[in-house]
Amino acid sequence: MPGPKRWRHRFREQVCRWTMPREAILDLLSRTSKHMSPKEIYGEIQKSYPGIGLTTVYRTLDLLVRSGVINRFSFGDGQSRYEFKEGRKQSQHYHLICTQCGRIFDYSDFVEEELAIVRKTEAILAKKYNFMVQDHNIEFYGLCDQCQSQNERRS
Amino acid sequence: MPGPKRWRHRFREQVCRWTMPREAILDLLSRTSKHMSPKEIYGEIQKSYPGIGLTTVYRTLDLLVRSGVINRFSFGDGQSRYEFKEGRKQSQHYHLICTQCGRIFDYSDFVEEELAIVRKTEAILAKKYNFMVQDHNIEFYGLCDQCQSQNERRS
DNA sequence: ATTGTTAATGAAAATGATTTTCATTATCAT
DNA sequence: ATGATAATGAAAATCATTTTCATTAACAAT
Repeated sequence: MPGPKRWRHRFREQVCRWTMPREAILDLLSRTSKHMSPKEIYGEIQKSYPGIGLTTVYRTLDLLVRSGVINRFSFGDGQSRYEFKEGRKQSQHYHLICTQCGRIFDYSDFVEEELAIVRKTEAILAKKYNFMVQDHNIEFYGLCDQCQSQNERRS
Repeated sequence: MPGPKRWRHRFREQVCRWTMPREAILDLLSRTSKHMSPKEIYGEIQKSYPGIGLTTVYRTLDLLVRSGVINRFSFGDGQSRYEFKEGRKQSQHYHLICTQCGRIFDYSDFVEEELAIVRKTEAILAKKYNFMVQDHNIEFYGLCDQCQSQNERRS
């Protein structure tokens, strides 16, 4: 379903109007594989919706997170980053964060095995601590390929 | 080794002087099991070192992170949080974050099994993506015991 | 298609965490 | 005890995010 109201149906339940900025931001996030910050999203959206306010970007991102359509992450670089949440199981993935250049990579190897352990842990946490798990996150910090070779050249 | 220079020896290698604020901050972090923010640390340190500046707290925390003595975390509440890094293997743990009250809990159940999977994943990541893992992080988001019962009472 | 209600927007100001600047102070090698 | 200079603290600057409020636009009712 292409066109300006592509995502509208997802929000029937919500008490809200479906507007151009919302369509534009969700559309952008659904296309990119990057983990964009509000400012990056703002810059990109200018092209399809000039005159949009940064405030609206923030508000829309909040709405989309609350609606469960996107995920918010804090990778420790001082700004939040957002990711479209696919419904498909195969889209399960975790993140590699380069501590030098800040780039973020997705990986989905071993996710099945990791999920098995995670489920097991969740059950224990629920029983032992009475903690109701809603979501989980696994991330690796280190040096990406490029930064490693860059460092070699330098030394 | 108690006393005002308790931690000094850890920094022989670093090109730096060992000062009262540094001692006080590291001492505090080594004692607490909380995951404190700069402002919380600042408030607490006032008691043992009145007149300390918030700036110095920030600078010292940076130093300690760079020195590998403490860990920095972003749990998504808009401020960074710090944790003393124990050397012992048994101190390996991950975090439960309550999405309602923001409290953070440590857990160390299943850590052995999780570490096994993590090691396996690290090996693949190194080979397939040439990503050099330095550190990793696992966290669960959800509702803590207290917030769950609070919600029940309300509804 | 037009209209009225009001949710959503955008600009500017406010907030809050963190960083920078710079004159002063205190550590520690000598 | 002393001097070089690393570390400090106060204030200002920066940067992400939130709030305020007057204006605009979505859409239900006509």
